[in-house]
Amino acid sequence: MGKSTCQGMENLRQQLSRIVGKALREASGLADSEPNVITASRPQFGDYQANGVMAAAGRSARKPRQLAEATVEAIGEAQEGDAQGIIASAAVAGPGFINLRLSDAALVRHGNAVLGDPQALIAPRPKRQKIVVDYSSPNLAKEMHVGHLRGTVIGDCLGRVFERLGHEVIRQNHVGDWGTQFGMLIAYMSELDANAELLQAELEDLESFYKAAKGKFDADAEFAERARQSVVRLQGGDAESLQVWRRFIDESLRHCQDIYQCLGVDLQLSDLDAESRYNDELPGVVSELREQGLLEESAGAQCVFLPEFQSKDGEALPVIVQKSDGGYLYATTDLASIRLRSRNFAADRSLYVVDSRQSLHFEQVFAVARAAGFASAQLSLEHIAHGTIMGQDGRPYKTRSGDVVKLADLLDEAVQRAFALVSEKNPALDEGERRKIAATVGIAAVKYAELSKNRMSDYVFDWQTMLSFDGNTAPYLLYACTRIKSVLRKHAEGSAACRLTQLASGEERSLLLKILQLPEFVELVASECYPNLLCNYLYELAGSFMRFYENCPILKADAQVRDSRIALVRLAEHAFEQGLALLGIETLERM
RNA sequence: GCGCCCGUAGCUCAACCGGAUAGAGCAUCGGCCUUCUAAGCCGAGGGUUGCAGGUUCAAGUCCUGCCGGGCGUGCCA
Repeated sequence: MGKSTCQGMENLRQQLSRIVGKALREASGLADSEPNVITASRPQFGDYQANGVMAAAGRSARKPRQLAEATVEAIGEAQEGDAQGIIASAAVAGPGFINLRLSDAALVRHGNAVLGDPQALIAPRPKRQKIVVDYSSPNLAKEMHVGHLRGTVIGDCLGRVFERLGHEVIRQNHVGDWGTQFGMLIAYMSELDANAELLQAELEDLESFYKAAKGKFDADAEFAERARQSVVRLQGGDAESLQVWRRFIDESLRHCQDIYQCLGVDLQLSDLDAESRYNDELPGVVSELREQGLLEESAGAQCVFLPEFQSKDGEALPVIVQKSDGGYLYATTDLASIRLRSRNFAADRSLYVVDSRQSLHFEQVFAVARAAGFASAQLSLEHIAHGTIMGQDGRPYKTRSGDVVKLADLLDEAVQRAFALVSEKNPALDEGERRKIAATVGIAAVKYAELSKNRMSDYVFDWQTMLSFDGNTAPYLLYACTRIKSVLRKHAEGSAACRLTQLASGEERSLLLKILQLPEFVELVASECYPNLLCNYLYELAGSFMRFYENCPILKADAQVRDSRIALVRLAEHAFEQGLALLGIETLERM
């Protein structure tokens, strides 16, 4: 029991790294040599390969192949007499690779252990961390648009992954609810206030509400003046202005929550970390910087100059924390929030899932926070940067242009297209079910399109691409799931008692191996924060399952083979459901 | 000017922090449904990884320079 629990904590790769690493250190005499175990680059090389021998050979002046032979020998000795040994063969290849093949018995044993306890497929990390994930963060003055999609779904995925690994996650939606533009909106609201119905109707579409207010602001000097006064009153704490502002914010938040619910994104009102929350703390941030001698006045503004932010000709780059008119900036708020996350939350990691265009801003804020002691040494500050969604003209979408695609419209379109497709593919289903399927498939397709791309790259917005249902897409994965569900439904005897007993075909073996590799990719996503790594894995898992499904009869096989294959199908179901759940995607019974 | 990111098949993207013959999908062409859902599977063609050097057993990956693109750069967020 103790042994199997211990093995459950380690994924296959970690087990191999431990075994091969120990052998390599014995053979090389280098206490710090790393085995560098990765999945095999080609199936004919085995399941995994250790690439670390050649580097170790270089450092110890040994011949690589000779050291590899010695390492293989040490592996053999370590496994001798161990019936639970997981390595079936270790062979030296090429300039000094060690090709590793896992024993079928070990794979079957692991698989059956997961069947008995599906949650064991992804074991929690031994060290529980407290992780802040700052994501989505729309500006409440306007409606959410496509530009918010990436950060929202990536942040949601990361939060799910951390929680699944046993970490404590603090979600923070750093919405923009403060600033000069709200004066304009409040003034416009006050004008419409006489007509409650009209106001409510206008607020239905925040985008046009913003445009209407902006239009009036630009055209009407008297209104513009009232708008400016509104800002002053608001920031001065005037009760009436605050009340109008509050109504607008509540309305805008309702729009956001609708979107989150539609997207299946786990962000609640309790996760809000609005800008306005820090109003009272900003003077304290500045004074604390002053006390530490970090503050310098430059052209009337309060700045922090740090040595690491200089241009080559020695020109210093300031981080402005207070404007010459006394106003505070984005950087000031972020410093206050870092202070909170470090001192009050005592977080281990604080992640900012924000557009990569703000990378300099975060570099600067992080550096100031360190210098000022707002962030303790053990808090890891990480900007999880992502690329920009561009227009067809290669330029990023701009809210002013009026060409923004509203997120609500995008999601509607996705569901509509999915409905047309499911109706075409499966007309026999009644309309109600087709609608439900379309809702899942359409939203999943949009989320997966974002998650499956390397988060750093920009891309051009295109309906075809984003709502594609072919290839490496959510519908492909969901389709694999429906095949699984269908088989399990038709297996009248019930599948609960089935156990893996054999790996007769290559398809079965590679599917089982793939299933057991899920935790490796979950951990990778947690450390690197690239959700596309998990998507790539799931796509390969789906391909592996499809090949198994096409080549291996399940229900029609002889009883013993059938039961073993049913067990494999159930394992695949667990891997898909758990993997997709981490992406925030639910599976379907049929589609 | 300076800084960061990027350049991979016609198109959209991968490539597990230096590994063996750079992989998928879309599109094109050709096979597979009286058998568990064909939203699928199998096969074919398609590449000097922007260019030129360097580092080493090994470079799409690291370093330098150049070309091309994007973004940012003292009072927006």
